[in-house]
Amino acid sequence: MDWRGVRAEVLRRIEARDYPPGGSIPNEADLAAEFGCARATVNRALRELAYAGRIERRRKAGTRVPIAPVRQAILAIPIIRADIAARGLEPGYRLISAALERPDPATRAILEDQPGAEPAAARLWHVVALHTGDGAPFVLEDRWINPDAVPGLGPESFAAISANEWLVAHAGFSSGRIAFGAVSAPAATARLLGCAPAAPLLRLTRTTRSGPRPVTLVRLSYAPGHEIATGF
Amino acid sequence: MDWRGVRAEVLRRIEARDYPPGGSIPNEADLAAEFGCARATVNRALRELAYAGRIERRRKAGTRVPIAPVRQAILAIPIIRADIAARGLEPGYRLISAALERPDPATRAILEDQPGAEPAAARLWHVVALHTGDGAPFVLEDRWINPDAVPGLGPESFAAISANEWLVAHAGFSSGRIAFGAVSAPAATARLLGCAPAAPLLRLTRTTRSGPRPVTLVRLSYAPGHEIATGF
DNA sequence: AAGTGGTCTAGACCACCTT
DNA sequence: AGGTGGTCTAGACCACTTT
Repeated sequence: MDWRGVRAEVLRRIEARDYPPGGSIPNEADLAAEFGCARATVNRALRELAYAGRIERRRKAGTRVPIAPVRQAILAIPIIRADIAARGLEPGYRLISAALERPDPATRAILEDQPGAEPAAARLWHVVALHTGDGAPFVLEDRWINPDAVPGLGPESFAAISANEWLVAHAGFSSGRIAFGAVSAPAATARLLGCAPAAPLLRLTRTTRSGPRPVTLVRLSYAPGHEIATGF
Repeated sequence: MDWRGVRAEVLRRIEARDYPPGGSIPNEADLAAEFGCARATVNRALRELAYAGRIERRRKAGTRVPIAPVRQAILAIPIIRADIAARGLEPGYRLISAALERPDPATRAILEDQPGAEPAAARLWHVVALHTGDGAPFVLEDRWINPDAVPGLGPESFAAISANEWLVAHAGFSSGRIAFGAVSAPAATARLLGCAPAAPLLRLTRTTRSGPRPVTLVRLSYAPGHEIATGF
């Protein structure tokens, strides 16, 4: 049996309650013997299940079925134009504004909200752009970029292509944070998205850093009704 | 070098643009020789990077650094009471209503929106409950449950504990879908959450099925300002 | 102290895909 | 046709954690 087979069988037993919530699973050696495969194969299968949150593993203590599984939603966050294209729409991009500005304290706080973060520059690039699908507003991108992290960045960078694509192509990045929330559409946002003022919008906030250096903070306000989904 | 070391070094080279976007990475055998480890170790490291979306792997074509990486946000969706407790608040649960009802067509459509799905029962349990943290509204749970999938379910099941906990304890489940969106608080919801009517709320919709059988559809409306976040 | 998962190795075969 | 990643094996040693 290959590791997918082992995974499927163990998952079946979990769902059939042969391995009930709170209960233990046989150790790797026993399962390997039962399935007639190497322990490494069982290890691979159980590692995948643990990664998916279906089992919990601890050395010596063994492997258990969690009573209250922490579900994980793995959301794919594609490049916006690819996201639009994947829905069968023609992607469009319109730059609304791009300027060096002093960020408000809240923005700066979020951007530098990392252990051991370097301070960002005093003035940051503030880029606002609208992404459209077949001409209709899709998502409003409100982005702050730390010029210290991306030398060679200028207004011309945002004219034709998304700042995100420029950054991906020209800047290194490592890690950051993604958060989902809901906001009431401000008047200016509502105008650009073509929706009613105060309409509820799904907002995705993403920070990116390169080592200790803040690179960019982007807030995406999706047109009303938009959902971000995944299987699990 | 162990697999974490290989992963770290390859990631460093990607971020240092030694392996530029769109470029190729040496094959596993070469990397193994360079790092002085077994190919399986390199394979493990590269598999993890591929899982994180940082590289793309194809047989024969080799391994490449994607030009437009599809970021993955791995969101942990814990049991609500654990979520509340993790924030240092005292979890509370108040059942608002529980009854067998005919679902509206939209609800039924979402519940059965699976390839090869069985139809759900004509009447479904409709459970509305409010979760609180230190007495303050935290999230409103609006749930539909297919009685065919959960024999032995009754009003007493929801009195003291969350329907979600009951289901986890008594029903098998396999897979489903999670979606994030934003909604305007209906009057009844606003009253329960103690917010203004039409306030923007983050809403999480989750469907669960057991094989081809729809089990439950739950809509969580979070109190205003709530965010769901993750590192990546 | 002992059991369990975590990882590494060296080799092997295979499936897949590009050329 | 041939190169590349995907996987399996049998064995080994180690790290961690509970007893």
